[in-house]
Amino acid sequence: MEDYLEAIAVLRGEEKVARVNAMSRRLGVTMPSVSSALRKLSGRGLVIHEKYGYVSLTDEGNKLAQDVLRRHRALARFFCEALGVDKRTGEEDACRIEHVISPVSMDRLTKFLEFMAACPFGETKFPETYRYFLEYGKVPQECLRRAPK
Amino acid sequence: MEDYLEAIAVLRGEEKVARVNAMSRRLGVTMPSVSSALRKLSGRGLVIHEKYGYVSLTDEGNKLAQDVLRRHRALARFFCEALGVDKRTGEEDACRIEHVISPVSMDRLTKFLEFMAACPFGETKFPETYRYFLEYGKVPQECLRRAPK
DNA sequence: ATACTTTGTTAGTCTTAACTAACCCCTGTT
DNA sequence: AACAGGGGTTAGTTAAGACTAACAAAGTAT
Repeated sequence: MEDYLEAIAVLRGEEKVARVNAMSRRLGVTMPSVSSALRKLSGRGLVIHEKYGYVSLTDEGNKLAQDVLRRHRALARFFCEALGVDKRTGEEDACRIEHVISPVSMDRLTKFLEFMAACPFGETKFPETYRYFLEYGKVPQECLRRAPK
Repeated sequence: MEDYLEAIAVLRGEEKVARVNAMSRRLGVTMPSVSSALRKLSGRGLVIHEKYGYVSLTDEGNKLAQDVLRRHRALARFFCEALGVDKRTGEEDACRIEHVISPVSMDRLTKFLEFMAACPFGETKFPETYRYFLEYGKVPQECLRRAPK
């Protein structure tokens, strides 16, 4: 269900309005699936959906959607920017993991991204040395020189 | 289903044999759920299970189980050792994520762990400076000194 | 040997979330 | 004004995967 909320939020951002058809294409499910999901979600007071009309979020639904989006973006950034996974795959993994990761781990992952950005070493060297490692299977010389144990 | 394979492999490692009852306790499901899963899995040629007897894995089932275990262990290490998540939560997240993460991202995560272990800087400073960041919300002085931009 | 307890199984139900098929609503065209 | 076609809905099915209740087998103790 989180996927549906997320899709509504994204579509409203991208195209001003969310429609059943657009949602079904974006999520890769059929329109009846969207219809039935929307019925459930509006039953829980998370979306507003008058028949044959546009779909929007209640305040509560929007809060949930933004939360999912926040998780999604952090995960995608982690996979793509930190680990060097291709954008497509990183997005897909974010999509699946955003629903199952615990708040604690999510918090730590977010902090890891902040750390990467905040630590000058991390910022300038972390992804790079890691990329080198990925490419050549060993740590770069400079890394060995820096801390020769 | 992967959870069931994993449980069999672990139980056989820990207690020599896997029984329905032990599996149900370990997985937090009822015995009928285990029974039904085993029927399905032996239908797919992944487990061997004579009625009222022990449960074991075929070669193919074992290969799958080991693969899940490999993912599980890497994820748990990542959360606990790299991100500093508590053991319990890290295990739980590993349990859920192991089923949905892509091979590509899994590979990169594994390589990240190797990188951490291989890079002297990473080994001696990465988790530590990150822990400092977690605790105090800023990077340690030494980190700033090292690369004053 | 018989009765009790633990372990497993079977049968049947529920929930969730997807699907197809078939039928509505709306709008633009002619 | 009729109607074609795309967007939307409803009804009914299916497949997983869990559950409870009730029964069956095995193991243990008297």
